[in-house]
Amino acid sequence: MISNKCKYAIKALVYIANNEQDDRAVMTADIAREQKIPRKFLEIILRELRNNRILDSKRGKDGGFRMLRAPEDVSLAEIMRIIDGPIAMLPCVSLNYYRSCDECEEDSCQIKTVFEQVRDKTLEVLNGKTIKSLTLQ
Amino acid sequence: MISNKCKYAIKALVYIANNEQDDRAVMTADIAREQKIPRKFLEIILRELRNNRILDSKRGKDGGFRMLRAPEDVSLAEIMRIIDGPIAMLPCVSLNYYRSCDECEEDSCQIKTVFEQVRDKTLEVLNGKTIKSLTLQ
DNA sequence: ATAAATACTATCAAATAGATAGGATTAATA
DNA sequence: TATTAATCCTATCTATTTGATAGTATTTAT
Repeated sequence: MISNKCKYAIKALVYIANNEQDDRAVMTADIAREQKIPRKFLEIILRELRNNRILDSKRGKDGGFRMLRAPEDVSLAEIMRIIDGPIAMLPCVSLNYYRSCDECEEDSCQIKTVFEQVRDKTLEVLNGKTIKSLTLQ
Repeated sequence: MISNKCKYAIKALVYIANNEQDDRAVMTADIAREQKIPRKFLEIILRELRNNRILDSKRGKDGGFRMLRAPEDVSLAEIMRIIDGPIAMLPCVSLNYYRSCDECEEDSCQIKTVFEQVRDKTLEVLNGKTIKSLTLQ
């Protein structure tokens, strides 16, 4: 399961990609209202995406958020890693958040291979899907 | 991520399938020692697998656990659902633990389709892998 | 100056993860 | 029938994560 936070992040990014214009950033309050995301929680999420250089922000009146990187270059896998961490089902098969298992020797681990397969199939989908591919056009 | 509990469950089942014999059930203490699983925690797991009719248990001296169903008929997907619940990444695309999203209309949800694809690819692997396929022969 | 936006810090409640402890019950066998 | 050795059951505990909320500080357009 991905967290609500991660689901909100994806929806917010798609909303921003759909609604940003050259002269206007997209405001937290609009995203929160339209996507039914708790506003203060959304603030935290958007700031986190900003800190990870997915979004750009502008403070003050007429402020808001816009995509820093092109929507077609931002994959779901990347967003999920920022918000939720590892995508793999076991730490010992994670590409970006690898941690060894305490209790098993990895060379002889029976279950590692299965979860490597799951990881690869999952990433085939999540690397291939971008924010752009989820927008209206 | 799957829980430690779930990883322990899979390892315990593979160990039981590898070590059970007609005249001998496999004891919790042996599994715990060989697979480095906390013993009291393992007890809870094995009882849960027994209550879900994956394992059979025998109490008292010379007691222990053995497979109730054939190892080749028990998929990883099934074990993971028993121990951790849903396999899908979103409640609204779960086959066995469906829950609707509060905040979005599903017909027009942009992200549902992606996570249906992830679910299907994941289940291709996890339905296909059985306890038997993880044993020594 | 004012209004309106994000940024930041602190805090909180509920659920989940990951166990541990201790006693009750069952069954083989000497 | 007493002993031993196993599972069964109930209760409890701690730490972490999840999912937020509140309040204030800072920035910026007008």
